[in-house]
Amino acid sequence: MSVSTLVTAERDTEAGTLHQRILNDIEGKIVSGEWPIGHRIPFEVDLAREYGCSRMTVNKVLTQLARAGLIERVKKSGSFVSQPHTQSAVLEISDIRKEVESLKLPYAFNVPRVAKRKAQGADRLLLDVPVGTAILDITCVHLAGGKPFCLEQRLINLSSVEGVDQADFTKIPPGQWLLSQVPWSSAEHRIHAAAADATTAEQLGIAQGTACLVIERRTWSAGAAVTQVRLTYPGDRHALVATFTPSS
Amino acid sequence: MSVSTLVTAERDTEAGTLHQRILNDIEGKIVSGEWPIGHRIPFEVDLAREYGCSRMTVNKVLTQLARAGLIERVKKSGSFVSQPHTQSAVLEISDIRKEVESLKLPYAFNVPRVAKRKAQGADRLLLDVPVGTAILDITCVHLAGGKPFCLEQRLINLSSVEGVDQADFTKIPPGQWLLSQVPWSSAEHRIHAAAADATTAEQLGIAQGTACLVIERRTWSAGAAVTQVRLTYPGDRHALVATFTPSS
DNA sequence: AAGTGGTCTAGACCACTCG
DNA sequence: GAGTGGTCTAGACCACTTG
Repeated sequence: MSVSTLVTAERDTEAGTLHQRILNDIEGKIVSGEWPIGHRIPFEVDLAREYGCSRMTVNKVLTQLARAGLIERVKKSGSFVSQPHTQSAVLEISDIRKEVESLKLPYAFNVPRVAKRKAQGADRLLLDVPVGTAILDITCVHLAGGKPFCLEQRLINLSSVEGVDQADFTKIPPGQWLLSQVPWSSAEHRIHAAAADATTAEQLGIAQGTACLVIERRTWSAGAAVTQVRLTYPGDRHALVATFTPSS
Repeated sequence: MSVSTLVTAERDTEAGTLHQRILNDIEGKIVSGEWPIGHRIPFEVDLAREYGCSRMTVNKVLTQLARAGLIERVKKSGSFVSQPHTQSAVLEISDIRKEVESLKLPYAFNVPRVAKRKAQGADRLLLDVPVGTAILDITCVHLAGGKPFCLEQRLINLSSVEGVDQADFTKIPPGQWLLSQVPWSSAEHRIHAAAADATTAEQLGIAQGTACLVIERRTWSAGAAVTQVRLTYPGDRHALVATFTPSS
């Protein structure tokens, strides 16, 4: 009924959609501690009456809060403020070129090695393909302001990507090319610290043994292994930053 | 889908709710490349007719896909398969005790230092409080199987947390205590690699200069700085792992 | 057995943009 | 100006769980 628009207009004191206002309100009560951990949130029907909206709107809000982990929903019992179990942080791992350009530094790269070969036993641990599969083994050094910024060591499963033969990885970095070619993918990241070995140190222009941040990523698309990459950053020149807000 | 493939058809369509089935279907078309980057997705009304459901149900699905970043929605024009812009990885940064226990190792910790003092200039960079604020400065070494596992250096804003005086941080680790006391929070993470300095090396029982993974986290609650913590892991003994799937 | 959340519908109005 | 997505409603039925 159009009558309800009058009622909701009255509440229109704050910005955003009805969702947002209700969500902010409830989130505020949880974040501030007014509704402590374990507190039972009013039932959907009651909230709907309180906010003067339909139950679906409230449901949408509570569903979102549950997905964010602020509340837990139990059938028949109701919804409860949940205990913060794990701090989850969303890392945005972007294109290296963009990474460099966001630092206001000129970007460049060179490719010391491109080799096509058959997968060996050691590769299986990295790329998850049968021995004998044709793979591309690439080393790429990314430069920021003319200085080494990141060492990229990559394996590509040639049978899972079309048109790799046509790609010229001396003109476009392999990571960027793959991003534009492979439709969508799932990935697994592993982040750790390691001392630079002799080869790494030389290619990055740092002293052997320097602490480096290492990001290893394995990527699948449609169930097939696509690529494995190890990105090595000199530790003092790079940091991953992630922010986290409750309902995001 | 033909009637003869009853079994597979059943598996396809029996994957939970109507949302899920439609979402999986559309996600499949995007992930497989059947709908390439830039492809315009059918309008909501058409999808609703195709799937035999109401527009709201389709809207829910497309909204979810948009939130996951697989599609972009433009008013009047329609929805389009978007280019994978950044690889976003969700890190689950859990309680250190749980971390250790998940390794099937006995957990223990000791607290070499607990000091209450006024915030100095150097602290401002870390904790985001005015000079002179009462803070707690804690160092905590977490042990796994009797060996140092992680060094925790923490500052707590005493004016933002109630009951800190009653807490005995020799019995419960500060991180765990805070997690149970502070309602909810936003956080900022910074991850990098660093060589262990003399103090760190001694407390972790490793050689000076060893590559370490450093996680720094600043936490706010209700707009006020709560705590800042630096977790230092010996690089070869620890890794952060994150997985990523398109629509999660 | 009752009440909860989970889901879905068939409409509706709006703001915004593009053909 | 027409068509898109964005949002919201007032119902409805179901599955499940717990008092």
